[in-house]
Amino acid sequence: MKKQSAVSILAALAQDSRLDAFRLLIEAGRQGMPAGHLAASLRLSPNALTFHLDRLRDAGLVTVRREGRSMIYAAQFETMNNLISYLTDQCCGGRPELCRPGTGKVRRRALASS
Amino acid sequence: MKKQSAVSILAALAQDSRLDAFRLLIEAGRQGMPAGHLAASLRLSPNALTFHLDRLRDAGLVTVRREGRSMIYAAQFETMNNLISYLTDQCCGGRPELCRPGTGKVRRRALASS
DNA sequence: GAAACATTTCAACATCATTTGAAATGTCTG
DNA sequence: CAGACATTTCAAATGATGTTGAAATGTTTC
Repeated sequence: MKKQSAVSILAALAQDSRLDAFRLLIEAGRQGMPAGHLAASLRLSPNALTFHLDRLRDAGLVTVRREGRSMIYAAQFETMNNLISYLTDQCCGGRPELCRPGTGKVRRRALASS
Repeated sequence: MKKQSAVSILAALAQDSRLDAFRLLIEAGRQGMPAGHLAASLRLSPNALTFHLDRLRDAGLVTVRREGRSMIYAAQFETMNNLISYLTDQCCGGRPELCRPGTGKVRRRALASS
């Protein structure tokens, strides 16, 4: 992954509504969910939602397809995974020991909540 | 990790100069490097650099200490690792299979969580 | 203490991101 | 085709971010 691409993805995720939207789409799985459902869950006006979904889409984090009158958005899991790989390489590449603070006290919470 | 915290870290990394600066600090390891050296490598004016380092610091991604007349910045590896864990949980939590596209192509994962 | 050095603070400006409301597009139903 | 529905597009207003240059702060050396 190119640096610029990583920056775009990071920027796309670096916003409340968008991170929420993306998380909902993760939950929805591959089948995705209609924009209207997202707008309702996030309490966003439809145009505001479109704005944010466009950013996610530009970053390659979601895809859209039309289904009847609804637009169905779905998370692009691979993009997220590529980002994680990139960050892992940037952070720990060649120096895994640096990512573990020396105390031995490994504090890592699974499944943080909002 | 709280969502707001993740958003701040993502925002801090979602910028060219800052991602570059952070990567240099990763390379520098725990001992860190002086602001002046960073400014030279990144071709940033000292005040511009301070601006960006402040943001990285606010996000908890770097620490500073004074050493003589230099300010030594160092990456905070744990913060980065926490972010990666957060993203991994958000992306794959409970559904690891979703992060593997069906092609069978082997894809690298972030450091094991849990 | 004065001069040089390393960095930060401040203020002004340009640019980009976000929110809002109104209008437009495309799709389904009868 | 008209009317309702789902979503997008457009434009204006507002706020956040990034860049620049000048001045200020703290530190070392003499």
